Amino acid sequence: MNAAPIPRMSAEDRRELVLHAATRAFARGGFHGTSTDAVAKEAGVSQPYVVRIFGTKLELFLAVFARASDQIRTAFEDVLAQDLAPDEDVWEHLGLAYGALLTDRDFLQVLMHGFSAGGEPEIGAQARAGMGAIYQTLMTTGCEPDRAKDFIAQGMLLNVMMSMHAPEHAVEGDDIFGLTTCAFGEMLPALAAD
Amino acid sequence: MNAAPIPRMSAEDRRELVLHAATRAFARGGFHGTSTDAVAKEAGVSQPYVVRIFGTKLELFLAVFARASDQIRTAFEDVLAQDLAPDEDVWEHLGLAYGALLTDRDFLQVLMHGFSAGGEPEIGAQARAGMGAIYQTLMTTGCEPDRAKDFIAQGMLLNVMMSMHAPEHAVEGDDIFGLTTCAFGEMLPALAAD
DNA sequence: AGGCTAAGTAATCAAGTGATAACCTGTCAA
DNA sequence: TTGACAGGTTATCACTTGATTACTTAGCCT
Repeated sequence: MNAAPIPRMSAEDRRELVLHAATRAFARGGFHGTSTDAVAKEAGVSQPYVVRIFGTKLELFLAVFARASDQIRTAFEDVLAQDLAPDEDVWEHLGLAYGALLTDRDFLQVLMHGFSAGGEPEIGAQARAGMGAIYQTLMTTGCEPDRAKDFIAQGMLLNVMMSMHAPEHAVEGDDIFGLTTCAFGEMLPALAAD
Repeated sequence: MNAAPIPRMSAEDRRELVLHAATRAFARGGFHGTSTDAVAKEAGVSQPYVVRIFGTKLELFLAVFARASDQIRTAFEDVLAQDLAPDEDVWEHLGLAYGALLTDRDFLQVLMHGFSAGGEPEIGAQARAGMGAIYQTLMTTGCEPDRAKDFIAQGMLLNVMMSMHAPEHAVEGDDIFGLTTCAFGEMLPALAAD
């Protein structure tokens, strides 16, 4: 008459699992809008355990943010690592890579929330560091600062539009519709189905 | 031996005062990160009074957001209302207007927080409406959607950089420094002193 | 076998929060 | 003068939330 055997995990595996769950949870509500209990429920674990793993909610968020920011930088690095035909445009490839990340949604949302929460000094510092790393990665193309800036600006617009759930609410006739179609282009259908 | 005479105000004036105070408060912490008590303290008024004026914290935030979003749209409309010499670039003027708003800081921060808090359905809806109105205003120039989109994208980058307090932390040598100088250009000094 | 370490939970807490209710008090009209 | 409305506060509440403590139990080593 035993209850279901309770699965155990190595601390490292569990930490990873909670980190992923926290990414999903924070993506929805941001730092202030997400409780450690919400993260715990998402991870299928008790609330005190998630704070014990990470110390404080802030440190948990910083870990999640660092992960997300690394993910994006790495995606760009991967694109830049493959040498492409001389007639191909690097920036188009980078844009496509970003578009692929958009479908994941969580990483970009977390990134966005981290930026907005820059009022929290530690978060602001890490946000600047993360953005700096991404910028430097883009600059390894040897481009002018303006080029990298414009690329990032496009990305920020997409982030913002995602944050306000523009793709799911893309209705012809709405004031914002033209902007949504123009900003997302061909990837709109993939995001609208979300 | 009377205490200081307690100043009275018309409800409308007081509402306006609280609205401004709330703008400052929400600009710092966003919707979830700012308590009604913080708003009350900023306004020099009791906490129950601010919720009585606006009903709920959410409605207060929506009012603040609407104000901010209107402010920006109006600033653009003002630029477009004045007809300028044929050799002048409208977009440059619009950019300057946006730069002027940046020094206020609060409006843009609130806007940013509203975008990020799009997970809250009512906030998301109002964010899309606000952005839509701004987009439509820009489109009255008769430009292509891409032109307006690019302009907004630059604005979003500036918003994000402001949110992470990049101007105040612009230190030569930091990874992000090149991006900060490039994005803000000549208005950097005015913002760094903040 | 037996005990020790590490994974994980239940119980609990103090502080903060949004909201409600009840009360107070200028000011103005009749 | 009086009364009543409008501006505003104090007191209070139910609930959430991040964090701490103490306890339980699985699995490995000898």
